[in-house]
Amino acid sequence: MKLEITCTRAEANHKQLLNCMSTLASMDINFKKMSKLLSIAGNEVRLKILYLIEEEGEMCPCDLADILKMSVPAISQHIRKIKDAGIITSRRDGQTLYYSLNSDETMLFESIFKSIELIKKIA
Amino acid sequence: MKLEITCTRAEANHKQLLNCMSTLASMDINFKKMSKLLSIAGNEVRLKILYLIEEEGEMCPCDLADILKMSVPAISQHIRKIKDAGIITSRRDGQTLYYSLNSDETMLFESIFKSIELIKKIA
DNA sequence: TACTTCTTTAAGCAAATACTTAAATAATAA
DNA sequence: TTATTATTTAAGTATTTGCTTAAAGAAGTA
Repeated sequence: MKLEITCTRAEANHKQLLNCMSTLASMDINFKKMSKLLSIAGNEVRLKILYLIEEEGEMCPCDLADILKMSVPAISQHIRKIKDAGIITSRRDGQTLYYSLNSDETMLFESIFKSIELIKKIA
Repeated sequence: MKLEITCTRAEANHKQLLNCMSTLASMDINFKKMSKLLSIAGNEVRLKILYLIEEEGEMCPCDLADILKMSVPAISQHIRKIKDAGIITSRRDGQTLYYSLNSDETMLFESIFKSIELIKKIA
């Protein structure tokens, strides 16, 4: 790993910078994975979809479209992104597909939803 | 609030749908605010910037550019987004601007970073 | 004053995003 | 089989994003 330190400030603690770099390097995959998850949740529609799925246990695209007053294809494409990120899985019952949270990812989203409801209480 | 329920499935519990809609409506501002926060953190570069600021207490654009091996303007523009979202504030020391987390927003990010480090441990 | 350093801002552009409409699957019912 | 319903996929498009380079502020130094 080649290092190019351009900052010439006297205060710049180069050891600290090198330390930060190696820490980040060792966690690079985690930052990739986490920023991907957060970018999925960082859309108002998708955050609501995730909240509804978490609250209700499972949800179908049709009901989500009704609740969020959006077109079914728009919902379906959001669901696809969430599913591709490995956050939800589907179960088929006849014509209907029910989506639910994967247990691996529930923890983070629960803490996010807790924050949302905290805002609600304070406001 | 006019409701248009297009789903004709026998299983569709309309009372449940109405309930979901009113819950979301009462929390609409929270979803806006939270999805905004998550979209800020949902970028690998910004997530690393936030992590570094949280770990080190404060950070200047110059050092962040060095650590992340990116141009200073690119970093500055990311910082602007984070600052505009009200997540960080700046303190000037001579020519250098030091950015630090606002205490209002630390809780959510701490839980996110805890999740990141958890991934680290498991992996 | 002029010069350097740290930082932000502006303009330009390629890529990604989030919708729309239309078409294609998949399962059920007549 | 045909028709209906739930869902996905594809193509098109306007907007947003994240960088680049160049220019402009802001503060310290000679």
